[in-house]
Amino acid sequence: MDLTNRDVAKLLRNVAAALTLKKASIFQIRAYETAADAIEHLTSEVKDLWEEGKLAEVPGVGKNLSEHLNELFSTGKVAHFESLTKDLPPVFFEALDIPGVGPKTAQRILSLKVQNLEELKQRLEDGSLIKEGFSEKLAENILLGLKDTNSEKDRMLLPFAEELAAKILDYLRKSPDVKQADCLGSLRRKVATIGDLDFAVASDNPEKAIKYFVKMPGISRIVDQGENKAMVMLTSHLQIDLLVGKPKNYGNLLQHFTGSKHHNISLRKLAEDKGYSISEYGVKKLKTAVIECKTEEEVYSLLDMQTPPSEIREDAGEIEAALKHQLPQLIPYGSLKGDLHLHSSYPIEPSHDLGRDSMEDMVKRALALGYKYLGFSDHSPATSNHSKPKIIDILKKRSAFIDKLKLKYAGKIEILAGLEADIQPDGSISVPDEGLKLLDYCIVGVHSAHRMEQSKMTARILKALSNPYVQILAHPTGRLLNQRPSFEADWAKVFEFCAKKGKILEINSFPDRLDLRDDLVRQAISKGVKLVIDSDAHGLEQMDQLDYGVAVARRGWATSADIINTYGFKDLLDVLK
DNA sequence: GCCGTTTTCGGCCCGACTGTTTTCAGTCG
Repeated sequence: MDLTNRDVAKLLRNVAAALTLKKASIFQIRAYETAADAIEHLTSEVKDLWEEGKLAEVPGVGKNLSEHLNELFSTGKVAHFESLTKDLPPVFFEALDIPGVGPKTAQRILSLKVQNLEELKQRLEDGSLIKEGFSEKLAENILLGLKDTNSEKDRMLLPFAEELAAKILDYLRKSPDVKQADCLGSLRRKVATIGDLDFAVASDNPEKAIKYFVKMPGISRIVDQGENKAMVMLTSHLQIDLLVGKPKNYGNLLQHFTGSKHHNISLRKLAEDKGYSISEYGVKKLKTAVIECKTEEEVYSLLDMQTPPSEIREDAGEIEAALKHQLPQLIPYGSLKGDLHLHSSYPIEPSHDLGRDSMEDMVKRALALGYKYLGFSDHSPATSNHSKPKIIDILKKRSAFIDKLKLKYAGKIEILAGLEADIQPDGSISVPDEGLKLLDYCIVGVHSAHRMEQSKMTARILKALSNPYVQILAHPTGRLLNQRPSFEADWAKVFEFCAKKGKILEINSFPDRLDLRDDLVRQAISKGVKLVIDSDAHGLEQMDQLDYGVAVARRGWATSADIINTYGFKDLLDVLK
């Protein structure tokens, strides 16, 4: 069984709830809750981090929780957690999933001898619980919350969330009472998956702005509505939060709701040391007036630090670096000069994973996107379908075809003939060297036998990368968001090898992949590994998704120098040589 | 339970909104 971040977070929240009933220290309870929060919002799977020995890098996970999680991943359970929760029936923990129900309310539900959520619903509807002391308002809220409860619901992929967010921002900006509107939270940090959508609005009339917001089409109910904020549920059971501030302190609002929980906690501790107190309304010099900030930059400069880009506000060293004025110059969006991982409709058997569009149409799209170069990396012909000479023949014909395109577009855009070959279970490449010789470059990737012992997978990848005709490792960890975890490999060893031999790792911008993961990007570039950001497009419209890969690179602290497709064509060829 | 340019002990971010307990607890972000 693979334990997801959601599973682990839920387990830790259950323990926190059990500790609440046992009247444990509020700080111990909070420690479990903040660790759960950090884990739920990780871009990588916590189980992957455990396998890679990197649990301690998760903010809020210390010695004890590391040991508990080690036991969890090794044996499937934690004796200490079970002893804490063994007296509590399942309905207690199920009730905690209802929005608005915390440990105390769940305990009340328990005390009324409710066996399960279905019974809870029935007894709230027929009024029998109201007779036993539930207020009507509470009953109504729990019933509404039950409708929104779906603990199995996956977090949204980033592009889906951004598309929805763009529509909501569009709606908000149409109001005369909205001076400015922005995304907040994980959406603004460009985390690979998103839970709720949060928005900020600057307005001179917050009340009117909120009234306008809660009238947005698609809202099924208003959960909260106050003077400065509102929380609504969409008919799709998605939660949207709106925070409204005045233009004069909009920077405080943006700053407050963008960083991860741990970024904010660390920043406020730092502020306290400097005699300041930070909130969404302003920065207060102790016992004096509040300093309101129009921009976030003013907030951070009050603390004598640089403003960390939103993508790295995770309390992973950015505060320290900003204090020393040593933040890296992150690779800008829109700065890529080409795409090297493109699948065209050029017919290669087997045809199950061909692209939908012709090479020439993709060249035209690349020109429209302003690229200086592009490379085709169709899947290699399968050895099971073709003899070796036949494969060579197919690749020769394809190269000749691409050569004609190169001629036709000479002076306008550079075109490269690449290939995406398979790394077979024994580490050999699906195309013989005589075939690879015909190419301008070769991308390799693991497309089968994903479950393999760590040492074997590491050896498999290193063997493939040892081939002198191979330059790039595609989607290195093989993860599929919400579907499949990263496979096990000794990444430190892979990075060391790549740095030494000049092999390139890909950041695959495909929304389901976003692989190499941001935490591994950071580790790789610290070792001197160069990366390439590719779209892996199988159709024209997917060619536009490269900025999701740029977001991953930024979250991994990458600069333009780390990413080879920010280079001009000649420098790119030097790296690929 | 976490965490550390004065600390391995002794602190621990800041605030909104709801309901109803007229001064606060519970929940949430």
